[in-house]
Amino acid sequence: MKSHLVTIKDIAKVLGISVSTVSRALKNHPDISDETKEHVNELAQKLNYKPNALALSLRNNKTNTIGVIVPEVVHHFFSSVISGIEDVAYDRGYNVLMCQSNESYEREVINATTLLSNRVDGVLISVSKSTFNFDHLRNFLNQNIPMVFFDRICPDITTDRVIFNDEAGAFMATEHLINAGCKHIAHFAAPLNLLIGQGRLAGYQRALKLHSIPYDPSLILHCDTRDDCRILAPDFLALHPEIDGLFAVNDSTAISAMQQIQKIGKSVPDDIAVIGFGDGPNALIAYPSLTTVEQKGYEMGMEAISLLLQKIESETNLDNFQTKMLPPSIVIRESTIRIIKT
Amino acid sequence: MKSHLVTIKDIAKVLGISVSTVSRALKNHPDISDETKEHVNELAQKLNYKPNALALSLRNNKTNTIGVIVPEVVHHFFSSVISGIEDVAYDRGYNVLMCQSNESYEREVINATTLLSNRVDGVLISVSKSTFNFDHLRNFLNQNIPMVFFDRICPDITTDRVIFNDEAGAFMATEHLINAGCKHIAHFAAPLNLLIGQGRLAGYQRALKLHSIPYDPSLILHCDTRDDCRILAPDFLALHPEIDGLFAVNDSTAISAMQQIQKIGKSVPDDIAVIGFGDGPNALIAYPSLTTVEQKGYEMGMEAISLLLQKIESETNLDNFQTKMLPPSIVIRESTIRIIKT
DNA sequence: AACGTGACCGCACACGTTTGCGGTTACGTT
DNA sequence: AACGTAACCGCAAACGTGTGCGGTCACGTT
Repeated sequence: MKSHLVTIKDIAKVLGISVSTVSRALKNHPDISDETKEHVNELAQKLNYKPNALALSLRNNKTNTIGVIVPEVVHHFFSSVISGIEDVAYDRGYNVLMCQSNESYEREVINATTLLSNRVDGVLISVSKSTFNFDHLRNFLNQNIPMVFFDRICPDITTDRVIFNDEAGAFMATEHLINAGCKHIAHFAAPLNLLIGQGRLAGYQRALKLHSIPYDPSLILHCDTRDDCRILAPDFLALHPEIDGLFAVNDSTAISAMQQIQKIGKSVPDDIAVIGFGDGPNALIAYPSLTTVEQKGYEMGMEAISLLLQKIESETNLDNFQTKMLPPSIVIRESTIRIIKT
Repeated sequence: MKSHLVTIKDIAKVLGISVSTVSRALKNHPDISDETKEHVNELAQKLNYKPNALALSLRNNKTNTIGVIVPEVVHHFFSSVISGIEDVAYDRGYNVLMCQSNESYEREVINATTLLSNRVDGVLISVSKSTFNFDHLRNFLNQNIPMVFFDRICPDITTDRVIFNDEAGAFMATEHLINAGCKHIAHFAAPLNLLIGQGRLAGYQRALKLHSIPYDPSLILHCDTRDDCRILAPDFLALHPEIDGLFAVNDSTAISAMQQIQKIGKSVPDDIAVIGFGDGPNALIAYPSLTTVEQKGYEMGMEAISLLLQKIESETNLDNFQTKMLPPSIVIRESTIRIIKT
């Protein structure tokens, strides 16, 4: 039951002139007399005329809309990325068509079709966990629609990417613990089939090696959720009373670990210093507040859309794809500030 | 540099038939022979034809897109709402054009123009804090574009709304503390020029009255952020040692208050039981875990878009606007579970 | 032979906008 | 009177799609 929104045609009819004159008048074309322009602009204002973006897109073969596919919106990291994307899009005159895959491959495929149908000028995507076939994404590139991966990339598809340098972040985290005087540093790790699991373990190992601390595989616990930690940590801590530092693969695991440590009567950071990964708002709420490796989602979003717009707005369709690695940095809080025991 | 995406025309040219035949074949129209249909479908599949949503929207005067304006995306509550919106939109075949106002009036106005230009079928909005002129929103209704407010409504505009029942939530929270044996319940309140400030204080007062507990204005502290709490709470607690219960206007204030309580050597919940408002993920991270009044953002999003789609898809443009009040409920956690002192 | 009847398909228009090109004035110059 | 020249404006096509209407066959019936 939507009413007819006012068009250039309506203005023309009322004023008794042609649509092309109205169009030119609105664009301040020199061919049109000042008087006519005045009439047109006045009426356009009065009728609250807004150019029909659909007609423009159809004509110009450009929608000024970019599609975003994200595994889930309710997640501090992803919502930060979206925010960065939206802010840059707004500044540069683009709109954001937002889809969430809910970690479902089927839904991601349908999302991709939606974006194609809507003729988006470009696509930003972080792939779903259950996506192993990437044909629906290759489609975009086949149709010459630029696409940029962020965070969860697909290594098989050559295009622009923005990712975190997990290895470097883990290295810095581990080194930070070493500098805080820790000699026996445990690592609560993610599954090693995930890239982040591999990268963060590698960084941990490199830091140990550099500081001549022997790598002890028994100090690695596969534990990357709050619930896992609640179950596994007590036994692990009891088995390794020598532990004086802990690098957890993410913040919620780190926070859960701190609670378990405190439950057995030890102190954070004095007995065991703890560092997390991926600075969410939780790290500030925890007690003690958690030192963590920053995951700057907002910046990642900005980088991703900048790369995308660069491709969209370049006339020559350059194939110089780049992978942007965001440098890590550490936010130091209470959980690692301690007097070094000599 | 986007290449020409394949259209119905391309298919027609290759097959040597007219576009209308192709169109009908794709729609399985009875006028078209099975053989032609087969050819068309085959080629469409092969060329990866996707109907141009712009052309369809232009022709049908319907975009199947709804606009969402939100103060900020990086916020657990708002991202939950967006998620609810997106999930329902996906199910019902709609797309989501997302804008964030960043709490800026000017940006909200431009967002509104964008949505008008893009001819969205409807609008969902939670207004910015700095918006006091609502003409840009009235525009939508003037142009017969349905609009639904959620959470941050504009009382002056008559349209559908979805809000939380703050008064009832505060009442339940306070009563919960009373039932837990608290006799001297403080309230950390929001500014009273905000609707939520008023509603939550009113609920607090009603619960006290019902249970014949005198209302003591000196137990009200205007304090609704973490930082405020850090500054104001210590003196306040020292001044009122009798306090055995605290109802905070939001979770971050409640969590900060718990930390201050613990800092002066008191225990939560045994000395002072604490309840928050607006169940974010923080409540689970806090120590002790925080009892709180649920703010079901996801449900709010679903309700809002349901109301909107109802209006969009109804032929008769009904003016029976409704205000949907979401019922509160309490999530009981450690911060209020205690032995009642008799 | 003339006509009716399906089966199948194309023409043309509409949606809103832009723009190259051509057209129509009015006015001034020879 | 004939022409040139601005100044101003409209026609028509194009973007991709759907659909009412009309058209063209082949085939069968009288």
